[in-house]
Amino acid sequence: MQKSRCHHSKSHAKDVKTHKACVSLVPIFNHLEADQMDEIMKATRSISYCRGEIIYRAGDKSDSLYIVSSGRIRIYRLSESGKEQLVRILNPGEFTGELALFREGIHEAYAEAMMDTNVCMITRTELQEFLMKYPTIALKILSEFSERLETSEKQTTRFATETVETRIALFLAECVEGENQVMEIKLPMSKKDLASYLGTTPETISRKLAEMEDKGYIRQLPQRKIEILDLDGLLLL
Amino acid sequence: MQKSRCHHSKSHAKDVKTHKACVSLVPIFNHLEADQMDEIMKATRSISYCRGEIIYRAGDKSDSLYIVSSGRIRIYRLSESGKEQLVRILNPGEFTGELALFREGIHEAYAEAMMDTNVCMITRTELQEFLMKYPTIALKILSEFSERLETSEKQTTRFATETVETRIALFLAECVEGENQVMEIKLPMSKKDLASYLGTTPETISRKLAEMEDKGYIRQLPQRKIEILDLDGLLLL
DNA sequence: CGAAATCTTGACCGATCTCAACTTACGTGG
DNA sequence: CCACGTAAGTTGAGATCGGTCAAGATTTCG
Repeated sequence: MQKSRCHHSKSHAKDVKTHKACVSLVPIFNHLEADQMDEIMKATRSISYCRGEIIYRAGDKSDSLYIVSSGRIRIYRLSESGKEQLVRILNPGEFTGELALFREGIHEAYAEAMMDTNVCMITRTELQEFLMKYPTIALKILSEFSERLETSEKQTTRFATETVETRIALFLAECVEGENQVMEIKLPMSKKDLASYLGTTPETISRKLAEMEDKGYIRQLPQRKIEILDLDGLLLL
Repeated sequence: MQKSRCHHSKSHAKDVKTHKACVSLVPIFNHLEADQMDEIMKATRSISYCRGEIIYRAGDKSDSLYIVSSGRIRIYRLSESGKEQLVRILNPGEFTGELALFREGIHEAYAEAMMDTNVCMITRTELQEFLMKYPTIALKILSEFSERLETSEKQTTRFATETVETRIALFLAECVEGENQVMEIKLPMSKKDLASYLGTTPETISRKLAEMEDKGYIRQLPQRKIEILDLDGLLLL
């Protein structure tokens, strides 16, 4: 799967600006005082991965939190019978590795750089020290976890109860929401990945989107862009 | 849905023994010193619900953690299109309400007493005070959340990639695991609920179990008991 | 610019849902 | 503690959603 061996730059104090930019992006840290932030940044080291490289795989021991400072990371799982499902895509400022920080210390998922990517890492031990020292960070992480748990359970319920068509419609709806009045969205991933994310196949995605277009609910534009013409229509499919 | 109005016993210091038994059952608290435990119990109050009663519903404001001291609670969600999915069943010592404690403060799920049930409650404010005071509790909760998130994401992946048959087999496998050598399990819920939990219908559950029995993988006994005859056979269905 | 990956469309098939009728189990109240 | 009524479970027949395989068109990236 992974394409080329590429040299990691394991720099410890190489580019402090990058670390700062990165760490301060992260919601769980951005409420801290400047000096606390500095303290955290010192505990951080950065690593680069190139497109296609695996950052960790299921079964790997885990002892660090990874924060994306640039690039994108695909998080996916393999089911018991070996099929792949895309769990989420991490953009700069988002983090992963958190699950293993408080549990077994073993990853259950795979993380793969979708393009050349730089991450900041904090080890479990260091992070837990910060948590004990600044309990508000723990509250932030709890809040972040709740959010993610909520999302995950909602997703589970959708898989359990909704048709593929509805799942696609709900996905599109979530893409537009936030974008005020803008009824044009850019799919954040390939249709292949979208299929994996939504628990279906690329063929079905193609067909359903074509169907939605026929019915006049959406219009597909070049470059993964989609114009939503009738959101309500979509949602009561 | 709910059957009979029944009086809640909102006792504040009524039955301290019950509270203690209940609170000390909970993994997130059971590492505490006796005096800290007392402190928490004082912040607790207990409420009784009778069979079928709704404890909270989606949209309700939430400001408490509920710990089951006796009875059972069904947690379920309604999808966007109104279909119900069983998320989990809480037994004594387990808790719910945690999601809303660190987020919006609005429940996204429904909680219903499956039988006469008694819960201990702690308000958000009180809990957060304990968290700031005893950061190890936060670590415990983080650990619990990680666990649940892991479970939820695994579940999502199964829905996304496995057939109903495999999902049932995996469910049975998880029921036996832990039970050393004992190849007989008792389904923890009705087949109707199991269907809802696994994202299928009671009819399909019936048929698949019958099929597994035909093939000699399991044997269905009275009272929701199932004997697993060939676990490996089941799992490579 | 060209190879490789993604995407599209068609034909076909199978897993699972729906609806319906019937049987069984269980909680409630007398 | 038993009987009754309601809820749960079973089984069949039919319909359908969505997956698979295959071939071809299009895009992407080195």
